[in-house]
Amino acid sequence: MVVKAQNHSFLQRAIDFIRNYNMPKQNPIIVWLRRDLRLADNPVLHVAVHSGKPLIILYIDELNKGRALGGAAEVWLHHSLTDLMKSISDKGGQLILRRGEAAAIIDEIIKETGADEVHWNRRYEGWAREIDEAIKTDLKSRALKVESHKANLLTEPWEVATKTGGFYKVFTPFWRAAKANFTVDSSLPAPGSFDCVSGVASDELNDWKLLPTSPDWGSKMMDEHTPGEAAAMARLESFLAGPVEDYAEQRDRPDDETGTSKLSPHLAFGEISPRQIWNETKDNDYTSDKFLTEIGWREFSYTLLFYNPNLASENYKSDFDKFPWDSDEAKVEAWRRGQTGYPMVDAGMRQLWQTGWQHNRVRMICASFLIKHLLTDWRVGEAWYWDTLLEADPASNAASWQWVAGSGADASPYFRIFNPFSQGEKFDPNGDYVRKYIPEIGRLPKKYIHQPWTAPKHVLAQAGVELGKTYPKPVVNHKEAREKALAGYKESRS
DNA sequence: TTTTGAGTTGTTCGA
DNA sequence: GTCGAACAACTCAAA
Repeated sequence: MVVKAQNHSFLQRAIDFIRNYNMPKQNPIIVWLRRDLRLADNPVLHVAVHSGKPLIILYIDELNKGRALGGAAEVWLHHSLTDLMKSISDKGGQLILRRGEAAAIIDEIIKETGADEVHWNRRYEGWAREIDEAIKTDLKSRALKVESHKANLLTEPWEVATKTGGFYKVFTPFWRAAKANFTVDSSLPAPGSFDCVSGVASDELNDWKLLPTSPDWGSKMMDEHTPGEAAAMARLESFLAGPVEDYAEQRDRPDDETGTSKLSPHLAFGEISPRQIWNETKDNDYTSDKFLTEIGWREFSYTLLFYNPNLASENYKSDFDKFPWDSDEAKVEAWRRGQTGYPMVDAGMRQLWQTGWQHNRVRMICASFLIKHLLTDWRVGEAWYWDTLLEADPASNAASWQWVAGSGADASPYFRIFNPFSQGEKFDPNGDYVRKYIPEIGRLPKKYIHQPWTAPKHVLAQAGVELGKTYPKPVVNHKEAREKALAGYKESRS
């Protein structure tokens, strides 16, 4: 048994030891938290606290199991865990941090403490389900109690099925059936206090080194985001206090970020549950179907991931396996860094790189550009977003990239190729969004801000812009790229 | 089994 | 400047 060095007298330590281990009121219960870093509306915590047993609240960094978190997501995780540790200790408990293989760690803690129950909230990635299933089988074979709980989706993937028993492959009937099917229960309150087993060894979060040091790009990201449960709820409430009413139109305006909820990283780390979002939105008597439909898309993406564990690595539609990708690494790198010469794309990619978040409308423009203008395999883009987005959601990221590529379920038709400058003119009409992230062309009049290459020489000179020097010329010609993409899609279908 | 209607987010062309 | 059609068939879901 590992006991942390503390300033307790020998007697006190002996009393603690006896109280905790020799004559326990009951055997402890292990609560394994994963991407459900919240106290409120958390079924696994609720069940465990109400069992009356002493708790061991555990978070495991599973290291190289599954897909390693991207850099931005690690920053978020650090702050989210910090916040959660504080709120648990404020209520008299402790969050135990461990690093390594989950099965071994859980086993070790069971041996040390005599815990006879393990609970967790379900997760849906293939690799994670395999781990969870193996642990469940093993513990059950040893007559220990194991329970998984529904917490992070409104509908489990197996709860919504077509008449023939399969999963839905088209969003609209999926969401219609899901809504007809489910009753959303009230959100659970946060536990009032925690009675945790003391003396269980825990890592120090700082030793996990989730934060970047030189350069410290992470703290700049945190200027625009506040991880944690309280901040998540505050963001939802401020969104519901106004912006939700104009969501259907305003969500398309990257020049006004208040138009979207920006809940994605909070949701991805489980700082807020879809049920809380659903209930709060309904409670406030808002009828924003459009906003709740986005929760529906998240549900749909998780269903796709559940039934297609390789959603992030394989074309959902296999006829895309023969698509003639023809990308140029230098141009892909220009895309990553926001140097394509198309202001709307560049502003978006710089926003992503600098802030760890990107506006939804811009995600489509940037993804379409990489795939259809640069003829790059969508997996290249998926990997970049996985690394740079704070949220790095395994389902939404993969499903959405496939959607844009046309290889996914219910996907965008292949001939839908976003025009990067007309999208800019439509959704950033004054160029404010572009100017925010591309100051070097900020003095261009709005007439040319989305197409600097069409500006007369004297206009460019007056704005201090020298194309090819202070800001790139377009890396590809829009019309030619579009025709090439259409030809490529045609070819892959023949 | 066959049929029928529907399907997140767009662009371009020509009247 | 505005508007409808074409893009090109295909898959899905339900009757």
